Amino acid sequence: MFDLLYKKITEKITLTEDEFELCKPLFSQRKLRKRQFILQEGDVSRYNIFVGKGLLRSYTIDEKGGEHILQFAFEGWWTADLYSFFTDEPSLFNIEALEDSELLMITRPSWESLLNKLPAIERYFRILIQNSLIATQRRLIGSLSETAEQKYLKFVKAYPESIQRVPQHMIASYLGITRETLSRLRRDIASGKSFP
Amino acid sequence: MFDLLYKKITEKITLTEDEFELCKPLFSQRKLRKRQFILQEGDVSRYNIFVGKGLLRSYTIDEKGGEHILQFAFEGWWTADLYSFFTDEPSLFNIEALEDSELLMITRPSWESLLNKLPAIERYFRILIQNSLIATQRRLIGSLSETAEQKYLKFVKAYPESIQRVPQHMIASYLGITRETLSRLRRDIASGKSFP
DNA sequence: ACGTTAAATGGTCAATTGACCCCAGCCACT
DNA sequence: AGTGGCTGGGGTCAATTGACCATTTAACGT
Repeated sequence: MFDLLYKKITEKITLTEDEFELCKPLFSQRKLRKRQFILQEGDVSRYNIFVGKGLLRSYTIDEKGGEHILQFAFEGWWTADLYSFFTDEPSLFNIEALEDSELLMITRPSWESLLNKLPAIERYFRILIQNSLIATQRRLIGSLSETAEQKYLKFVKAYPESIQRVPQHMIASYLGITRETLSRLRRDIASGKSFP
Repeated sequence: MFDLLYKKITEKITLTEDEFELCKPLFSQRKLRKRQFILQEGDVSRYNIFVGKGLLRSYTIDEKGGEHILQFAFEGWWTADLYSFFTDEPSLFNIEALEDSELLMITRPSWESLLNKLPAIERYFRILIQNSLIATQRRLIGSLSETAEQKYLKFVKAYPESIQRVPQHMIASYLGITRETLSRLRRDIASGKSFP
């Protein structure tokens, strides 16, 4: 699992293996069973979480009980309720395993000590967050301007493995449509009646 | 204008006035008339832009000619097409002045040299981008889960001055609804027929 | 002051989508 | 093997909203 983390970090910054060895003791490891929660709404998000194996989703529940998915975190991805992680305010999000998963987790004090020890890591997280901001902005502007079908096709193209690994009704709630609407638009696509 | 920039930076990090003096020569200044563009879709976003005075909007145009606003940048705010700024790829966004505006602008090479000269600035931008990511995530999950009315009331509460400074039809396109729908829901709110 | 443009309001109509519901197949657990 | 839960598909119906349109009001430029 640390191999994947090292690989992901060195895709973006220069970090020696010796420097990386300094990082390792700051992480705890955790295994999650499918459907197990690592964070629940109302609790504080005490960890920044790296997915070594498996798949997590981060979602809110609205006043009518509907679920709205902010993120699927595949292998190599980070996830947390960032606001809660940095402010110790109660989390808005639940984070749940969609598959048996293995995680690396770092608390905020450890994370800050890491940034002090290795300033290059500050740069790594800035790049990470920056890329996440760009992607989130793109998704937001897409949700304002695209048809549900365009959104679905884009999602499937960006994350082809999600078709096998993520239930359709969760894809629907990531896209902001009901599962019935997604079923209908998949039928239209399959029958050639689509106009994307 | 540099006073406002210094104030904004020192809200987040420690920076001496001597250190700030090192920053100033890296910025160019620009005045914009109302309706003037500082970036057009298809061009490269060569500057990261700080709004000293005035108001900008960042928006895309969809295939039917509809406008979708990603951001209003009030005084003290930064704006750019971040993806384009960092990759030199053509911008997806237009950035236009809603009022006569005064801007501080920094190119990417200057910005990188600034980060090398003053590593604390890397931290400032990470915090800035992090807060922007948190806000964008909140807005995205809101656009999936909230009624248009909830979105409008939240917007007005967060940015009360926008009522005087931003046309209603632009607020509509920031919220992802038509100007007709916004007009109707404002009527319902004013007449007490609303159910937020 | 006047003419033009921009902005806001609001009516009508149709289409899309959510909500509700049912069914069939698959999977996990006992 | 049996049962319950999960997942996906799809029908029906009603409501919300977009699109189109017209009118009024406000702002801007000469």
